[in-house]
Amino acid sequence: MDWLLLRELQTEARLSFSELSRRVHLSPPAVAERVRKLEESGVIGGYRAHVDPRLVGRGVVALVTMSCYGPGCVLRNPEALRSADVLEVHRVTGGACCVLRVAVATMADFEELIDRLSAYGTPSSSMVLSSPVPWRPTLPPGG
Amino acid sequence: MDWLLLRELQTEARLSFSELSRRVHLSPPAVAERVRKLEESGVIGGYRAHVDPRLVGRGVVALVTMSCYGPGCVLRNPEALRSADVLEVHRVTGGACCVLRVAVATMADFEELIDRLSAYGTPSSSMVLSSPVPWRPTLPPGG
DNA sequence: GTTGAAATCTGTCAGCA
DNA sequence: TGCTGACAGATTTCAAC
Repeated sequence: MDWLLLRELQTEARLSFSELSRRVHLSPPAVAERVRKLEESGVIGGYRAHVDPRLVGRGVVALVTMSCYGPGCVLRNPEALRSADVLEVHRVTGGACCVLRVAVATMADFEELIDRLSAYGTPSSSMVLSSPVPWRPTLPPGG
Repeated sequence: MDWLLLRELQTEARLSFSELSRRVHLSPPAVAERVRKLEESGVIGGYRAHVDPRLVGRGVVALVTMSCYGPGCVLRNPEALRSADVLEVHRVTGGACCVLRVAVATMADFEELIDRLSAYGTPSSSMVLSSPVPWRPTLPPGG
């Protein structure tokens, strides 16, 4: 049942409890209670409007893989990642330290960003051409 | 002014127009009109509850880089990416064809997924250990 | 963009199955 | 846990400026 709510909220986060209750065939108080618990437990980490970077002047999107270990690592220097150009940072296994998703306005901006990151390690960039699946809801495992 | 709205909605997508109008010091109808246009133009691509995969039985998160070109490419075979385990697909430049963000329950599931993907190309996987910056709002460029 | 008012809808509480 | 019924309050939306 929680999965029904999660599916709806992942797709349409602005739905009211009343509308939700209609869709999952539960009463509004029951929905409110379940959603409250999902938020409290951290299962629901927040509600966000998704903004397309390319339509707001950030037409250059890239995945930047950082190779940097030791004290100079980008992950140990928070100021390195404070830029609004850096949208996500994931620490990963393998030859690299972490992967950054970045979005900037121009290639010149991108060059600058790379220069800044180079102070902490070796960046390796892949430009994002398009996102055939920009996002998909998290469904129950094995379902 | 639209940026003020976008910043609020990216952080708290469930805010009502009234609450938004208070925060940005605009009247509710003006807010409703602006948000409607932002949605219509595609700047706002949707509103989503963010679900933590690790708290819902998908504790294995990874970035999978696919090397596959030609007719067998994963991007030309939609059934390859239809799985609920695949949360994102980004086509990229460089030695690889695309990068997938995936989340599964167990390593055994991950092994299966890799096997399936291998039919279309050569996958190279990095496990996501943690996400120091899981997400950040898109702000105006050069701001 | 703003105001003001009307109609609707929403969230929440208490009581009960 | 979940449902019902009712109430108080907030929200959306429309008109006119």
